[in-house]
Amino acid sequence: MPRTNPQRRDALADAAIAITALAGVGGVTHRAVDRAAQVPIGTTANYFPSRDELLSAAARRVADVHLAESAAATAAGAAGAAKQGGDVSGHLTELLTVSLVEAATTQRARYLAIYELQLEAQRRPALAAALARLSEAAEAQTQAMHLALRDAGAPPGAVPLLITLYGGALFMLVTGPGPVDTAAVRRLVEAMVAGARSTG
Amino acid sequence: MPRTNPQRRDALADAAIAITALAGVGGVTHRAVDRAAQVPIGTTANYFPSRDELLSAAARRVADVHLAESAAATAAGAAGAAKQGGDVSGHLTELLTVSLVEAATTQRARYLAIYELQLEAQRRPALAAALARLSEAAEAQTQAMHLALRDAGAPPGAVPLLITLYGGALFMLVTGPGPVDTAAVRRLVEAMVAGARSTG
DNA sequence: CCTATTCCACAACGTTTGTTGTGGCACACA
DNA sequence: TGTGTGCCACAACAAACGTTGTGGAATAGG
Repeated sequence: MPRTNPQRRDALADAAIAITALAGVGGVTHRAVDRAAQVPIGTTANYFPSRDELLSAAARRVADVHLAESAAATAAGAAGAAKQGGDVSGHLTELLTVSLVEAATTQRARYLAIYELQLEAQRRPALAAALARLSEAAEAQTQAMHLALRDAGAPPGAVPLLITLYGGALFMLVTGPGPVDTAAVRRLVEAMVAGARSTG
Repeated sequence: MPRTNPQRRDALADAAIAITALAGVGGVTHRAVDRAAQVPIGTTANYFPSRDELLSAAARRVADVHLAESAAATAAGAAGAAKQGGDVSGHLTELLTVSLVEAATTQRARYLAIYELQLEAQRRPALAAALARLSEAAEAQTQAMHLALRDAGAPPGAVPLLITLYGGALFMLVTGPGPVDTAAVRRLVEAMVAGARSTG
């Protein structure tokens, strides 16, 4: 039976996420998590008896944290949009640009972990299920996108299209070489928004 | 000292690629490659004494194969464009659409392997160097893009931008859930091309 | 036919892995 | 104070890992 100290569970899952970003999914072992979390060897194995549960726990944890943070960011963005008034399309561009740059710099480690887990999920159904919650986060965050694009006269299919473009650009920026240039990202976002709006 | 039978080397590297796509980078071990290639245990360890060399060999091999195939595809595409005459932009859209659908269906396993290797390359410099040759392939294949976009009056920065969008969309299609819909991919490509052309 | 070099199959090493079992600590309840 | 009832630290196991070394087969040159 899995143990149920919630704080310990989260701390161990956080350590597993850090290892995933640093050493890849292959580096996530019970003992490695024990060492990273500075707990006695055997602790992680008690909380997550199998490796499948360990990786799924890391996925759930990363989804939880990401959901919480992105909800806060979306609220802040919505507040900024309401204060700014017009130019919804321009504001959307700025929102996506900031979001991409942040993801590729400040939160790069987290996204690397997510991509590692996503690839591993191709052959671990439990992991895939745990990781599916991240899609909900994306949909919640794109509520603002819906409104902005509709006000800008974009066709209804534009939002999922823009989400795909955004997700792809995110991967390229996070895994690509070299530093991230904000101006280049803005041009990229402008092209994405313009392309999504042009869809008929 | 590494052994030098070229055919054996390629066959072992091909087996390593297949394992990477099927079981992930973590599944690529000397013994696993031996089993997959149906050679006596120890053979792979003789050809690639360390794991770093084994993974790098897989990366070089996948780059070689991809380079050869994409060169052939580009030649065929260029021939089609010359025969078709006008409507370079429409032809570019069709070219990218076919390329994306093929990548996400027929060649899905290869791209999964490439993404696995790309993430592992974040912490293996030798792998990163071996994988860098894939960028050359991308540049060679986009020679047609340059011409088509220039003829369509796009700004000079449009090509790298389109490459980024294309690469990102590729990842989303390959790793995403569900089957690939050609019509949806075409809409995606149309948005990408339109967005790239709109850049100023 | 003899020799030397190249190539390969296999054994062996110490280490690390996933997983399970066991014993003891601490705290709640009577 | 006595007694359970979670919770956890640790030991132990077989299996698989990366890596290195060794002996033999095959082949080419003289």
